Amino acid sequence: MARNKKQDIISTAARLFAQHGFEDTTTLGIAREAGVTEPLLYYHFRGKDEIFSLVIREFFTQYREMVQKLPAHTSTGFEKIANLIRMHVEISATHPHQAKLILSACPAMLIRGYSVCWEVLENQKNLLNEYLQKTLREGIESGEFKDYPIPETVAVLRCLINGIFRNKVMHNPEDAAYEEMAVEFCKSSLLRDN
Amino acid sequence: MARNKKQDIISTAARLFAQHGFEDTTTLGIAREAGVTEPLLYYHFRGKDEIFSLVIREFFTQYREMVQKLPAHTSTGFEKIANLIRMHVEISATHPHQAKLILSACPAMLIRGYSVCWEVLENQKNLLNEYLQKTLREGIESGEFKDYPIPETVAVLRCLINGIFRNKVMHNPEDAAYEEMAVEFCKSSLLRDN
Amino acid sequence: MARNKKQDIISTAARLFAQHGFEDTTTLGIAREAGVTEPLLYYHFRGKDEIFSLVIREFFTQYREMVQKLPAHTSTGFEKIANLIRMHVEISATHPHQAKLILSACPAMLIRGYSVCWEVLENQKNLLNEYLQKTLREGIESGEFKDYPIPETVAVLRCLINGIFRNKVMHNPEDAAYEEMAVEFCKSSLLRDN
Amino acid sequence: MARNKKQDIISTAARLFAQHGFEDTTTLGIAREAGVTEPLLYYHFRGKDEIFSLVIREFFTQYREMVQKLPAHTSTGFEKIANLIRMHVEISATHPHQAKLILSACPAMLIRGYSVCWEVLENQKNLLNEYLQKTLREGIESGEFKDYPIPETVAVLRCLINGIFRNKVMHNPEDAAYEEMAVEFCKSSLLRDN
DNA sequence: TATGAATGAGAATTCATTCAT
DNA sequence: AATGAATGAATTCTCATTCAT
Repeated sequence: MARNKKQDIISTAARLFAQHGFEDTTTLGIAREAGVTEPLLYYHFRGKDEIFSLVIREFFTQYREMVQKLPAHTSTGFEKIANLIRMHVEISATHPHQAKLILSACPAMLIRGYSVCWEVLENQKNLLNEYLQKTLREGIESGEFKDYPIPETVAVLRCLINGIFRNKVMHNPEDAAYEEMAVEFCKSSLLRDN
Repeated sequence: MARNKKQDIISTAARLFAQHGFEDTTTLGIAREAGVTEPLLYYHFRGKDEIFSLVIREFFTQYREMVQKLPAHTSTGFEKIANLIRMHVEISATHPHQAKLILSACPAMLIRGYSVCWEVLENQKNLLNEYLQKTLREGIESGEFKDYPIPETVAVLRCLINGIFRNKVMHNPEDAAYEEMAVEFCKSSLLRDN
Repeated sequence: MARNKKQDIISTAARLFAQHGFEDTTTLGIAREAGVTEPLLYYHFRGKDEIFSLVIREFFTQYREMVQKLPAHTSTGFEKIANLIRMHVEISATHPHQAKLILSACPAMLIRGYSVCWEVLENQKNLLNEYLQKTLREGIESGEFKDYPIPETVAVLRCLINGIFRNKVMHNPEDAAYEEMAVEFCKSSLLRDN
Repeated sequence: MARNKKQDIISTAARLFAQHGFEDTTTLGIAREAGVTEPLLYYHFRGKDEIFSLVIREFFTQYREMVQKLPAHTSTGFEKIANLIRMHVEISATHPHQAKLILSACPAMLIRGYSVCWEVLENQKNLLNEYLQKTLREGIESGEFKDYPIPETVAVLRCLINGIFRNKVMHNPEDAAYEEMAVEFCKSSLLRDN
């Protein structure tokens, strides 16, 4: 635990930012919970902002890896899209803090002109765009998907996925498993024959 | 301009909260921009929190009215859903501040246990749920829509609409009009014959 | 109740000052509880200070009347001193608020150089001095009391009475009726034969 | 002077609280007079309240020590009571500030439900009670004192002592040395043979 | 690498008091 | 006699950040 204090600080900050947001997480709070003193924060990092940036980037890195680890070869092209949807639902359950951080703290910082957040949001957009573009292109070429215009369809799918992600994370997940309905919904639209 | 100072305060606060978020909007800032002195805020309102609540609620009231003013009688049932989608895209263009406020400041406050925000988010959910439920039920009964399970379909549509709304508001609206694609997408899924 | 608003203000202020002290009683609080608006306070009085002065003086007037109404003719001279002691114990029970005001709020204001309080405390001192001086002088002349030096004895008796008064008012009156012991105590000291 | 800033703050606060009371002593005032900046108060203490508590408790500790240092062995039992009376007169001369603080600021805070003050007042009561109880019991057993009921006599003596203490502290000590009269007064009452 | 002490800059809030009517 | 609206002047407290060691 006391091995790497620098990492301790980041982990603690990550948790606190996720639990209380940026403003309500104080440098003193981070220091205390990490078992260090405040000046050490300033020895290791340039300031609160930098810590926040690092935390955000770390989370995004994990997120990107999850997306990139999705199976590249599936029985059908549509399965890839279904996987993407299911993955987001899963993250909302397994990484609620991180998800909340990106979905709540990030937009709040965006409004204040925080470049890291803008950057992360942009990256997430691009990441999904690439994944979806490739999948759609291949599916259309193979005749599996209808011949929808790709950029627009990608945008729609992205909105849907992000919408589901946010809904799962922010709302108490009372409204039961509608994710398979989402999968079905996309299938109806995308597949040529159904 | 100096007619009703109370309203001036609310309007100014609304703008500032939307532009800079809750934390970065100071009571002094609101007062200055509204052309009044700080203590007047405390004469008219209980504090910063109350002002924020009022602003949020006011915006939500406008939003609800817009949804409720959507035409109740349309040529097809699906048209109602298309209208709902288009309405959100429109709001993102005509009321960017308000939209940003609800989409950014609200989630940020949620994380801090702010009941107004929770309340508004819940209300928005219920508002859309009602609208969509009714539309779907009628469409299914009339045979226009496929016989999807209503609660799940409602949830999916809500996520899609919110996703589009957020995407339009938060991202620079570079990626052109994909909203008609979204309409098309829903049509493909929902309509029995297409 | 709404007959004489000016008097309502004083009564309300009296109660609030006694309950919460000078600082924690706000002009708005007085106005609200008296069922009037703040500016009316300033129409009738010069300010919070004046109200406080009036209240204090009113209470002291009542107090003086009580002292002056003590029976002038008693079987023995000592009885007058016993009466004075008992009267203070009685006030502490019948007028706890007023007593608290004079014993708590007044000293607190004294420290801040408040002339009314100084005045009232001085007056109370003189009032008791006169009463005791006269009683002692007569008792000594008649041979009932020992030939103690009057000013010093007066001072001691005054301290004792005020001490009892304060103790009764401020402490929860758990420690039972020691007042008759006080009477006995004085009797032992003062009376020539016992 | 600038050696131990924490102690400087307490000393300064003590003086200011005694001179101007709780409300009229501001944190900024304390800081300025102590030659430090305001936030330092909040680094060392939790807030104004805590500083006040510490000051009050520190004074009471001194007071208790003085009482406890009174000679345990005296030629007569009554001498102990005389010592207690004289000690209070002495304190009023040597520690006017501290005495004023406990006699003025404390009651004022009591009315506002300040537990420290209640605690200190209660402790002072118990301290005197113990001292007086022991002295009286021994004196009665040895036949030096009359066989008065102890609790009541203790209460009376306590009231007298506190009354003298307060009178000495609050009033300009014009009325000369009546303390020996008080001693005499008690002696007359308490001693079996005089 | 680490810290105890310290601070500049502000933030929200309160309150006695006044002005215009 | 009465008030709704308004304010000047404080006041307590917080926080990111730095300095000396």
